[in-house]
Amino acid sequence: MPKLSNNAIKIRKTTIEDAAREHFIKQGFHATSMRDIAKTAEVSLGNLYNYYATKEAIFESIIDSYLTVMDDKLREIFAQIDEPLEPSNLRKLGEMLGELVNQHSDFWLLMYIDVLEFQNRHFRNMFDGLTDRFQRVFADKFEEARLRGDLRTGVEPASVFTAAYMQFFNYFLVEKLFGGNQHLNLTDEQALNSITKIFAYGILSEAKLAEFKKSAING
Amino acid sequence: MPKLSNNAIKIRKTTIEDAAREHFIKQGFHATSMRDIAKTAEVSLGNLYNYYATKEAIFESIIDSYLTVMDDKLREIFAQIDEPLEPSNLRKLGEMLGELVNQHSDFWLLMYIDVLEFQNRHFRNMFDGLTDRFQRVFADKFEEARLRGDLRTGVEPASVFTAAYMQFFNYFLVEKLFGGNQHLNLTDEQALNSITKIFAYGILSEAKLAEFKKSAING
DNA sequence: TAATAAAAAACGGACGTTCATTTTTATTTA
DNA sequence: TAAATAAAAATGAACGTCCGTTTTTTATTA
Repeated sequence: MPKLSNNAIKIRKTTIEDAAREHFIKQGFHATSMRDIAKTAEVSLGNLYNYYATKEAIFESIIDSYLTVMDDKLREIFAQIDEPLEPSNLRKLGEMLGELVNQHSDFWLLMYIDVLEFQNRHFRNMFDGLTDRFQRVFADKFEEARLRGDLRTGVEPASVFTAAYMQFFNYFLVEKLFGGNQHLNLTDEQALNSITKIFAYGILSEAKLAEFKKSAING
Repeated sequence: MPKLSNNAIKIRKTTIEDAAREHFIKQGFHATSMRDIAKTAEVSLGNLYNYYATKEAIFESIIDSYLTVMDDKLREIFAQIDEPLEPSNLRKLGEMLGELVNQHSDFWLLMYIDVLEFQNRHFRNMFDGLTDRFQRVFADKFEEARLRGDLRTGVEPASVFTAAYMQFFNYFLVEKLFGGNQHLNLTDEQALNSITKIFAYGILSEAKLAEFKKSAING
């Protein structure tokens, strides 16, 4: 048998990785056996080793390809945000992050596997420097907003954008993976609106706000 | 040898569970062997089965005792919050949640283990009905704040309190377990202040706010 | 001494990985 | 065009090790 074409190899690897991912996200890495993977992929046990040196290599390959997919997805999302700190855009961000979480919850489960079973070895840079990355993406927009006077004094655009990103993100993760079951007592639509409003103008009434501003916290 | 006293049994079980937890949070459940646990606890392999029927029983016992500890800790925290939606109290909430996360990060790792390796069997109710629980704890305070007119119209006290709780919580979890490394580009102190301010009065300037209020989102 | 705890040995099975063997198929040859 | 070839792919049994758990043996002490 002559050597398989690169494309044929890619197809076989995809089949194997799909099977492996299915088991990993259901049971974790160590509880998944090579026999499980072989059976689901409809491939012999030994043949797995023609494509991967070890079980961990399968895990790493899954993560590598997923990381580039997610990078593209995030880029797509940011491309649709033209005024990152405008309420309607913030809400749209939340909406798109919700779809991202729901459509690719596997990815985040893999991240938890990595934290638990590999001491976060493969996802180490997921959140490190997150604000810097947003700063790089939206530097111009943030500066324009500042010049226009859109923001209250003291507000760090990149930091609050990251905070909003994390809040949306975490909301959908809890709903999808941690049995949240509408943990804010709101529908997803209402939650998006509520979080957007919080970031836009907070929760205090005008009267209470005036009182608060006279008091302490100004770090 | 006569039967051990209940207290002696409790001490031995604690030793075993401490050893088991140490391994579980480092490698996950399935990657931890009974031999690992026995060695760390300085107990023979067979003797483990005089105290626990199975490996999973050790895991469950750890979770059970931790759940009551965390319940107490949270109760302590809420006892110190007399005006849940007041900025200074919100900040104090965040501060205390930060300590909770940092001092008991094991607990949250166990939760991730449960999500991954047990389909969230033991932590199922962690976030489900979270808002309802806060509503029950702070019902009177929320009503008083409403009567005083502290809050903007449309703000659901329990929902926004939960949102703040989740934001603080997630901030410290990312920092502690996911390599956040000051992911908001702020120190913990600054992050607490920033998040508190967002919840108090949002990020928009007065001018921008007026413009926004004329526009769409009012769900 | 009698009951209990602790330790040690043993069990069957499953693990990740290897490897000798068989099957497959694009290319070469007739 | 059809058969032969040869190299690669696929297979599944086998390897040594480790697994969770059970059983047996030994140590401890009221």
